[in-house]
Amino acid sequence: MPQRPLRADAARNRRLLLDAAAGTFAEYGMEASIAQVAARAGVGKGTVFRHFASKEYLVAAILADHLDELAATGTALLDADDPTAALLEFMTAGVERQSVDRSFCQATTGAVRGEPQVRAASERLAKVAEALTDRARRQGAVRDDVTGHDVVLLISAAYQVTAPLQSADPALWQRYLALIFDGLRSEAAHPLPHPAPGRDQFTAATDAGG
Amino acid sequence: MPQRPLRADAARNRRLLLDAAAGTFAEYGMEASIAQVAARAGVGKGTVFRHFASKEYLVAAILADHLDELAATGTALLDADDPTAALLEFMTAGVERQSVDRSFCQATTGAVRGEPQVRAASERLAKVAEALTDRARRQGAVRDDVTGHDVVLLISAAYQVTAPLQSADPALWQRYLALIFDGLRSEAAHPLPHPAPGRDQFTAATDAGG
DNA sequence: ACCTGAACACCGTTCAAGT
DNA sequence: ACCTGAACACCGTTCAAGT
Repeated sequence: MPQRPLRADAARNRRLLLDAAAGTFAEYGMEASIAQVAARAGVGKGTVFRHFASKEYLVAAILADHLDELAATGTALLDADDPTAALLEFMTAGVERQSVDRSFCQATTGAVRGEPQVRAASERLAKVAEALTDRARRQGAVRDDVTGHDVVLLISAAYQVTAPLQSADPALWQRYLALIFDGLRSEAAHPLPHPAPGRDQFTAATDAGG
Repeated sequence: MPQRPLRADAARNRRLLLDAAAGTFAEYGMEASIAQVAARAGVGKGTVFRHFASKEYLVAAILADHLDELAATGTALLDADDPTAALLEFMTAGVERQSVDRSFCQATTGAVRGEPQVRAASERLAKVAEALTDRARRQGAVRDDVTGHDVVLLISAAYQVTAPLQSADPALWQRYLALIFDGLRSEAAHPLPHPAPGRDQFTAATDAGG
């Protein structure tokens, strides 16, 4: 469903907008204005809304890109020597990515996550996370009841804890990622009171027709 | 520094505003308008800004109240029979509180947390958390290197992970709270790569003069 | 088919006029 | 000393006019 291909100038503007928006939002967070983004891209404000239904959708498109980049990082780690270290490294990359992007954190929280684009990217990311988790699990280091979706969600958690203290201590997230990671280890595993979210949770509330 | 006491009508309006705002923001989140809050309180829009420097400060005042309520809950748990269960119950109460208040989560993330009022309440809450943690630690269930501040921050984390999936599965936070709590147990404790935040982190960037 | 910027609606914040 | 609502500035979004 990639419609028909965009006209050359439209495709170019779309790319310019995505790049400008990613830079602007990373620096100023989601409270940066559309006018600011349009100016940085060198297009009129109206063009933003021709390409993206709303500011939220624009953020969603960028978030989806970021998630796919992280998925690529994860895929590369699939043939690392130490599976457990690889899983930790994957999560570290994810948290680090957020720590240099003010909008990443805001977007992960917001309603944006409900957009099909973002859900699809989340799904791809969760698959990679699942593969990484599986390898670490086979090594005996990671508990049985943890899924790829869990890992993806906990990556957000590790950063969001420290977001408000970020300016005071930019590396604080390392502490909480380590604490959370210890919760994934088999040594401390206590039964979980609630089932993991599944494909359905991420895909819910859409696709009425088949 | 509670200035001189407010005039009777002003004190009454302030209370009406806090109540109206807490209700409105809990239901609609921080994107509810000031006009909406003022109408619910039965005062003019201008009155809101006479009492609170900005919308953010209003949210901060409410957040501080919520934190103090949670601190009270924690204090009550200090003489529970099972210290470890008490710590978990404390954290559960905190996450549950957020899950029924749309603005709580947003406020915890935002710059609001930097306000002196909120920092002071956080500090009080961290002290209670520290006492609860200490009891559980003496029982041998909780690792040595975890502080009250850690516990407070992880309470936010546990909920924020699931905020975007809240509508799909409102009880999902229970899973992540359990996972995170397992990370606090002594069984899985691996050395943490970064020191805990201290009083200074929460109090930073203010009080130039004494 | 796409771009543009003027126009619109909405909202946080200010302030002159009231009590 | 405090309240009020009209006025202001800003911003997301729309759309008629252009190419």
